[in-house]
Amino acid sequence: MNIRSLETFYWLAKLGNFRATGETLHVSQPTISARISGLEDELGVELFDRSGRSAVLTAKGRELLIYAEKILELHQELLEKVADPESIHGTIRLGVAETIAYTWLPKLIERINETYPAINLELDVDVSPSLAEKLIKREIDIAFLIGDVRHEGFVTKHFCSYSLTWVASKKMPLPETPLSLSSLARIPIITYPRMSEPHTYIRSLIHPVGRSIQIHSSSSLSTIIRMTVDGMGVSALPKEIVSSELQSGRLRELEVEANVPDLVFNVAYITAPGGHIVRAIADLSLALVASNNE
Amino acid sequence: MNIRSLETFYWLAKLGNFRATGETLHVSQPTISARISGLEDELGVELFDRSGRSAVLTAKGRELLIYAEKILELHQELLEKVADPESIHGTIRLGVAETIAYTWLPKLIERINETYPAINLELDVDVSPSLAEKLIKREIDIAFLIGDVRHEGFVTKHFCSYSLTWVASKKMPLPETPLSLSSLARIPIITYPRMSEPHTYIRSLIHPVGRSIQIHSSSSLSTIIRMTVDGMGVSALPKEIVSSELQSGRLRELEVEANVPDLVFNVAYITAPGGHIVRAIADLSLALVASNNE
DNA sequence: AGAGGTTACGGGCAGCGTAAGGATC
DNA sequence: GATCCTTACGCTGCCCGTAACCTCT
Repeated sequence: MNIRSLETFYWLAKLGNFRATGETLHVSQPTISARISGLEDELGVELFDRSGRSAVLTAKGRELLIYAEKILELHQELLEKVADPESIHGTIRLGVAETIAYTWLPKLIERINETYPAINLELDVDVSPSLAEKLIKREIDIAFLIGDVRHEGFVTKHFCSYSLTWVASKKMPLPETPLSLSSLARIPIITYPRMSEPHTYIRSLIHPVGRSIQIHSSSSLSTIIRMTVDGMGVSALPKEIVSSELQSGRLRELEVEANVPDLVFNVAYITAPGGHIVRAIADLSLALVASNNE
Repeated sequence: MNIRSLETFYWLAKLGNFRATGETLHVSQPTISARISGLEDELGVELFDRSGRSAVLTAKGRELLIYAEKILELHQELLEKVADPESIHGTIRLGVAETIAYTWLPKLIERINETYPAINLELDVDVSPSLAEKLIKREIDIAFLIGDVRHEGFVTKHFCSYSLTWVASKKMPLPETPLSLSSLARIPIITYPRMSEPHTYIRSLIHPVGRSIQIHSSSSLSTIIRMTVDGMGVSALPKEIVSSELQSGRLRELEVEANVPDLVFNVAYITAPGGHIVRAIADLSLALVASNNE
């Protein structure tokens, strides 16, 4: 019997689904079948009832789960206590919203590689709602995204916030400064995708003033920047994202009567036995932003 | 990381000797080296200081030992609780004194095979002192022998007792009956080896009476029986051993003025994580004699 | 020289992924 | 038919034992 089998058993017990368990553990679904049936052979006992739609623990399986949880917890604690961080290996899949990819990500990766050189990182840059979905489906291990992941077994912690600044191309003609809300309504606005917080807020902001609002939205931050630089409209973005464009003069800050609320990013991850590396990396990332804010 | 590595680590921590650990776990010594260095590589930490005569735990090693013990205990409990006895497999080495081999052993083996059909039994019939040595050197797992095994980590429990009966060949001429001690002293006595309990007792019994005692000793029970049947002397043996010889008339019981104390057999085994099968088999054997005495 | 551990090497087996084959709704 | 799991199969890599090689007394 090995720890891996017990971990597989644990996840299958939690998820009730061989395929999902395989994805969680980065292995194929038949591998899960093999591991579980291997465990059942070894113990000479049926652990799951596979007759229904999802795999359900048998009585013996429930008994085993108690032990599996204890052993996995001890194993995790053991690794934290006695293992050298440099030798901890494995693959961690990071889900990152584009804004984070533009700002913290390089430093974060550098820091992770310093602390855990044997860890293999897989990146997945996507929009926040997709990241939340993927996290729940266990296709990624940690997500840096906007919004909470309210789901059993997941933890969400505040990561960082960005205040949004209105920016426009230098060549863009503007009626006055500071820009009034009604003037803003007559200019095309480029922003985050529909259903995102900034998009919704901006729409509600302008709605009372003008009827025909022109809002371009893109899920790609670089596209938003490019379109803004090209003078297709104005946009509200974190200053950190467009620092080089502001410095080179390709973009300029606008004063607008109304501010858009901050963009709040959280870090979300699974809490489960075997996930101690995940938690450690989440802690590392939180420590990174904390030290940078000093 | 697997349970096997932790078990290996545990035993090496206890024994401080790679070779002894290998014997305990039925594997070669280089295998122990490989397992331990594998564990050390995995954790990126030195677990043992090999500079001295025996391997000694490092600080990290001592930390690991705490976890290893807990995990192994849980693993053992897990197997007892959820595993089907029929599927428990492994190799158990039984050390058996000849008297037991003649009496309980067939029933015992039958019973073990019924209860744990997947268990592989290795037999070692030897004299009790050798069995005790082998047990301590972990060359066998359970011993059925005369005398205690007083050693840390071992348990000794009473197994069964035999009252010794004086027997002689039918054709053997005897002066009187019941036989007086002084008459007995003039007849050659065949018995257990020097330093064994019966031998010592018989010698002390006869010493005050006659000077030139003739005591033949053999560590082989069948040889003692054979010599007695051939009329080379009388012997004190458990009745159970010579029941067929008594029934066929090749031997007859003697009444002798002095009785020899009972031959007391114990079962001794290791108490350690991973040894739950050993304990279960010891319990099984005790239950067997208990049920037979009802 | 002898006891104790590591390294080297060849062989066997376990474990993996791909792909095909049931079973159940 | 779609979803989900098992079986079949070839492959890789790990783990074991034998044997030779260090190292320290």
